Amino acid sequence: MTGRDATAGAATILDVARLAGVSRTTVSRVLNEPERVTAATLDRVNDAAARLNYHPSAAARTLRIGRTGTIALIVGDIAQPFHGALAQVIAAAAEARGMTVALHDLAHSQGRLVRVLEKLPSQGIDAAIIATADPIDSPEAQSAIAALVRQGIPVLTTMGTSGVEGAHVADSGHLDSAARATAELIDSGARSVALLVGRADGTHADKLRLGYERALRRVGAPAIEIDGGYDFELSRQAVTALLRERPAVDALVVGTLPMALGALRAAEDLGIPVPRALALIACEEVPLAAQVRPAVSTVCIDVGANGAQIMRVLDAALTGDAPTGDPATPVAVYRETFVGPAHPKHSAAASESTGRSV
Amino acid sequence: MTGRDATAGAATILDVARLAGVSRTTVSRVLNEPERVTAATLDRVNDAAARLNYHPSAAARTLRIGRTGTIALIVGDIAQPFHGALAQVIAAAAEARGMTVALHDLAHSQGRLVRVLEKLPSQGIDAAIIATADPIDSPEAQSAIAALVRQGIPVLTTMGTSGVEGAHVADSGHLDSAARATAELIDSGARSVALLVGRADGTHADKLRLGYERALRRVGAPAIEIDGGYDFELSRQAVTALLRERPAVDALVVGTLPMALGALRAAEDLGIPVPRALALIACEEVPLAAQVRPAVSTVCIDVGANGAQIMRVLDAALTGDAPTGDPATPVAVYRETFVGPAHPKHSAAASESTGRSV
DNA sequence: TTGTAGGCGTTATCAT
DNA sequence: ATGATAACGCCTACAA
Repeated sequence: MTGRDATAGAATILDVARLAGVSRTTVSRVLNEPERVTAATLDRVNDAAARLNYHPSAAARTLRIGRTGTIALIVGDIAQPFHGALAQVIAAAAEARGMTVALHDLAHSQGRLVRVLEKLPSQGIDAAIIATADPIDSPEAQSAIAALVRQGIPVLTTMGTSGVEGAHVADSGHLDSAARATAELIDSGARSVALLVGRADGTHADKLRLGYERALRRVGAPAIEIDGGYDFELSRQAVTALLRERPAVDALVVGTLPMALGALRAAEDLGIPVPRALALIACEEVPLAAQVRPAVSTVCIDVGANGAQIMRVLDAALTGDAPTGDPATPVAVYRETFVGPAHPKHSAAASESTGRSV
Repeated sequence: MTGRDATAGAATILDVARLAGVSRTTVSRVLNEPERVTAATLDRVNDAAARLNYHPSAAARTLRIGRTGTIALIVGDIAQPFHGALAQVIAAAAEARGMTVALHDLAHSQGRLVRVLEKLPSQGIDAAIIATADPIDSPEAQSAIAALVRQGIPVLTTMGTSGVEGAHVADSGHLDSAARATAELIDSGARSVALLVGRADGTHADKLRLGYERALRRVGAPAIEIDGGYDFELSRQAVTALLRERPAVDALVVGTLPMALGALRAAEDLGIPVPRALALIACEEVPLAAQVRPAVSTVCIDVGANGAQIMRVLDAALTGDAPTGDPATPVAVYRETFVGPAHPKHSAAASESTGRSV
């Protein structure tokens, strides 16, 4: 056709310059400061670039300017619905900024977290987001995070602090969510509210516990916490044991949706009607919550809002400005496992399958 | 402390060389061909590198050798459980190979697919995996894929062919899954089996339809296909309409789990008992299928096996060898929405909540 | 408005 | 076994 590709590899800035009859400086300018170049030459250069199917090399650019346009997204378990939704939001926001996302899945392993963090500096990233419910405060993890921070790479955690000075936090509001969920259950008449966390020593559990216990303290009720390992089957077993041992328990605050499903199965197995004898609120709002039977009531901050706030903090960290905007507040969605505050009018089924938010 | 960091940026290979009293060549060798260097110098260099907290620059390395160690994973909707599970497998496999994954989420937009594909060459990737159920055969998408292939970047699709010469395929077996699901329903006595796809013009739907119609042809039954838009609510509406218009339909083959949940809700609303009056099989096996009520029966190839095959094809494409190993075959898991072939002994409830696979 | 030249950190070639 | 040197493709003072 055009006879291009006579030289082996892909076209470089120099090829374009030659074809357009200008210097590489001009080509570079066309790419980066088009306003500083004549309309005529701009056309010629663009034309040549198109003809050669020219694509600037990210590696060369990075080597020169020091930035990569990549942010690392380190996620505890991308197969969990909440993390998937979050990754989607982050990916969209990154794309809108012309950046790309490097995905790292930990599969719940803290050792893997450390290994990933340690490899990050040579990978070339502009920032790292750590979104995991598992513990991130081991000495190794902390020192790996600190090393990144020292190198000028902003690190952002979404679930409480890593305990590292200089690391940023974009809180996902689980403390407030758990507090509100607990309070609503109590206000609606629950006598004994238990907390089902995913992993007792994780940052996620820390947040949930704090909120849960804060709400409990108001009424002087004792705390009951069990561990469901972020897993349906383990949650089912844990809740079965709990309900057998302590029949007085009539309400449950649950960390994630899969665990909520396990809890509901346990109640079903034991013949305990939900929500009449056991009310349940999950601190995780994903579409799935409305799609299962019984539909799961939730108190959670919106994933979109959470993602937006993460990106605001990230932008601020990258530009050096102070972060703007407030963290979103939790919203309650009443579905079938908890029909709402103890107003008589609310005891009817939710108005529609997706529930009503308040 | 050690007085390092006197110079501004991060330590380079040259800093290490100086501190170790060798040339950069030697340092480079220590990193890449340690066996070709004396034990003594190896120690000295490693020591110096550690002391300086040295991390080789991926950008420089890429610029020099032309490979990035990054594979692009382009996924239709990372929030869908199946895609999340797949991403997890791919991420793990990539990490095992010392590669990283650049995640691109399309949010079901084909325009976005083209934009992503067009930006890929300048991003610097070694290969691209396109895992979307949506159509990928628009002229623009095809030419974007062809452009990548022409540049020597292997492109791999997971759901049927893109129609581009030179692009690789790691089939996810939906054709066989749909065929087997349909056949099992017919064999167990279903009179009228309908197919619920996510998007009629997508590659996913093409595969499902082919398998469904092949199984149907054996018994000369007419095809009934409806579209649920990969969405719970849309599926619910579509299935409601279908069951109203054609009460004879007594079995459903469904593309994804969220759509299956929508279908089940429709049946529930209409008071149609499942599986007695309406049997359902989803062509997607994810943990969630066992966690909902009724638990969803599935016919699908294992996500892990699928991911493994994708990586085999990818490895082959990267090394130039022929791909090894056979695509996995679908496995059926009988749960509550279809209790199994019409053998009397199977009509009891599944032996346990996760179902029995065959 | 456009061009010249140097260097970002690494690996590969060729010597020693 | 180790070193010197030249690219890889791009951006950016500085000069014209």
